[in-house]
Amino acid sequence: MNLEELSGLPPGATDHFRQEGIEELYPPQAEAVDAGATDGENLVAAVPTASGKTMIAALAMLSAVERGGKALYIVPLRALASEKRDEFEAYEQFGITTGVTTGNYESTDDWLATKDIIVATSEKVDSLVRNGAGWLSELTCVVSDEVHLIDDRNRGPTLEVTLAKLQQLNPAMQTVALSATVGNADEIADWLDASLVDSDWRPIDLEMGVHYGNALNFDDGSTREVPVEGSEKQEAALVRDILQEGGSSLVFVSSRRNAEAAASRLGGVSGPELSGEERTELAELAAEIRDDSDTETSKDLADCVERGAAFHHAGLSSTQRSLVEDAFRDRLLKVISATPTLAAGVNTPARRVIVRDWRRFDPSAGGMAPLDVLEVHQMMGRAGRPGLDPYGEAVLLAKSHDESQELFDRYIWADPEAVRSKLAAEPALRTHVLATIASGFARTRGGLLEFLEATLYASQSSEAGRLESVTDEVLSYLERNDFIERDGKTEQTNDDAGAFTSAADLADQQRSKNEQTLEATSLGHTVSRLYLDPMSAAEIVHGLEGAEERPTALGLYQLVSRTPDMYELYLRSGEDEKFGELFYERERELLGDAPSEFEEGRFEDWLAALKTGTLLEDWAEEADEETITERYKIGPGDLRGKVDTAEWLLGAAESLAAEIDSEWTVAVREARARVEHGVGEELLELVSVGGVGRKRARRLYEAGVEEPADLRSAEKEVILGALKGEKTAENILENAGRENPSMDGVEPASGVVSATSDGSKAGTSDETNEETADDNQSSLGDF
DNA sequence: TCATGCCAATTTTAGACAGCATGTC
DNA sequence: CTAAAATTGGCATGA
Repeated sequence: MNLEELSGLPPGATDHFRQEGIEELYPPQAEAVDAGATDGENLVAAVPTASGKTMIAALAMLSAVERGGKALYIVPLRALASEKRDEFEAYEQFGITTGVTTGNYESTDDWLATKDIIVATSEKVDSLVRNGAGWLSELTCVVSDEVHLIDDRNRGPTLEVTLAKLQQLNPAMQTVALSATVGNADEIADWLDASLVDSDWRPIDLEMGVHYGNALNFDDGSTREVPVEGSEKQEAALVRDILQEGGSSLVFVSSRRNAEAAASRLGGVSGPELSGEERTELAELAAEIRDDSDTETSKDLADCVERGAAFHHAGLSSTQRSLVEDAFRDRLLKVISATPTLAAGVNTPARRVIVRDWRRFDPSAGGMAPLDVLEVHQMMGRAGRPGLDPYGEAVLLAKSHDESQELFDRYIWADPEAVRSKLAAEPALRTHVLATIASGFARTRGGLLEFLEATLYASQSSEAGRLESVTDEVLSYLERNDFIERDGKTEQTNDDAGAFTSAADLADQQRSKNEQTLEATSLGHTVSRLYLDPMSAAEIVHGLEGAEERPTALGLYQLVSRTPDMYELYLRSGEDEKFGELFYERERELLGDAPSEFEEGRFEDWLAALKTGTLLEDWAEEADEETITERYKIGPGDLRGKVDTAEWLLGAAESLAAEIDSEWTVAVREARARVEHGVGEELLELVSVGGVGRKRARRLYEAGVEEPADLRSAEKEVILGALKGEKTAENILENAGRENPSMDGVEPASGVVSATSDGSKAGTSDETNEETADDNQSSLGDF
């Protein structure tokens, strides 16, 4: 199908696509148009990665906007949201505006209301529904990217429920779901009342094969010699082989440590092949990486990067991740070894994809579990860059002939698994049942069940009554914790009498049970709006209610760390003892009742939360990044993630404290502010001044400048002595509201000098300094 | 007595969304 | 039910 044949697009859109080098639609895209993509018809497109899924979405959204509507594009990751934003922003040429909204992106309701296309994460959309964003009812087109993630145990139910709610909100709305090729795309299409485009067509060929011994055997029967020399690893031989043809490679491994070790070895392969110019550019990139964070992980990464290789996993900071991804896309980096993060993330195609480890540690399986076919296919789908590579190659590694055969059977010739809804899992229902009640989607038990009937789970469920029984369990949990109220007919039907009840009576009971009204309490509304798991909220509320004296920062940090919304830090061997001791030392500070030591699992969780809590405490006591990452054996990305989550949870805890009229609201606020800025209590005022962070605040404080007012009155020499650079100092003074911030001709004072004329403050600050130093040492000694 | 080298036993193990209101070194 | 690499610990050896 030719671009000219398309109708209903905004004027200028066709020209834009032509400029992008698009003349003709790919077959699956043409199929989608035939199925009514540009006419507002519902559509499920199950096609491989990089075969033009976004174009299908774009055609649907642009035609919807041209008809006077508004479109929403739902993505699973923040990083993908900005990737799509960049892509859609080009439509501004012909007057179509795009806005993004995610947890960490600026966005007000009115601002979004003016945009034609809005990009958001599924959780953000869920949150918008809960908070009743007005523009949601104006949507005429919703695109859900990577819709197969409905299968994900943690985040799948959110997407599923959100799609169901959007459809209920706007019955006339067009739904376009984009999926990887999965086993049951037809089922998803049925659920969404959509037509299906199911295709494995790709714009460039993908050859799949297994490497064993010295040979690479492809699925079409062809073979390529790739000898493994000396003691080198298979992946090294494969990377070298394709590098000699000028192709880059992506190696998927099972753990972070494996990724780092492999990258370091592969640097030995790519390093010698680099041109002088590349070396210079890579050295600059390495400097940027070291600059971003001063940790062991960063140094290791920078060392690899200098030799044209890199590792990629969630321990990297987001800046480092994008630096690596961008450099790989620009072909500056020749090889990346990555954990499965990269397979689901932003677009990073390579000529050759090597899936080295096809088993991964999975605690729920009690050991190593094979990767899903879908997951491996997603990894392999990264092979081949349209327009740049003649073809893509995906290679699995086998160590024996038997394994080689197994890999062909298990992954290359196998169909991907079916997508199964995970909605009936209790944690998921807890959140979504409360949200559904709080936002008024359901006012009775019957109404709630009716809504749940519209989910994929209900359409797949084979076990009749399961959803209903879990829902009832969840409802009583929510009622027990004062999140909802059930009215009338609450009395449980007498189970013992069941045997004697007639069928008519049962039906009658059922009916009255369904008429039972459900209403969120004020607390319930708050929890739903804050986007908390009700169980997290309950934990926090109980913790705050039980506190008899002002909670310490550690107490609050441990409290939020033991909620299900905080991702757990894992206790390493020997640490159970270490944190057990710390627990007895600081037991009095912790909020709520500790589980008994004999409750193996729960006690361990409690200690793991204590570990996370001390990490946050260290951060709030101004330990630097390097100290913390080393002490807890984590990467910079993990630290920032933890701090981020804690900030969010403590913010929510503050709202909850206000809601239940807790007397500790201020303590919570202070603990949150300390985590946010990573500073001790005494610096909180200083960091509120623009341009002052944890490091500068500490230096100013040591020089005797203790609060914003001191910035206005202290001698300039002292301030300049504490801060390096005139420009910085001037900027800070201006932010502090000083009359004449100019630093012209001011000489920095060295050493600790009294900042104020009376000199008394210098004395106090010295004392505090000693205390802080002591504190740091004692906590260092603990580890 | 202490450093060194080797082998066996032990340890470790992926990921990242969300409120609200604005800006680090 | 399943793996693999790195680290640690124990022991023998040699100076």
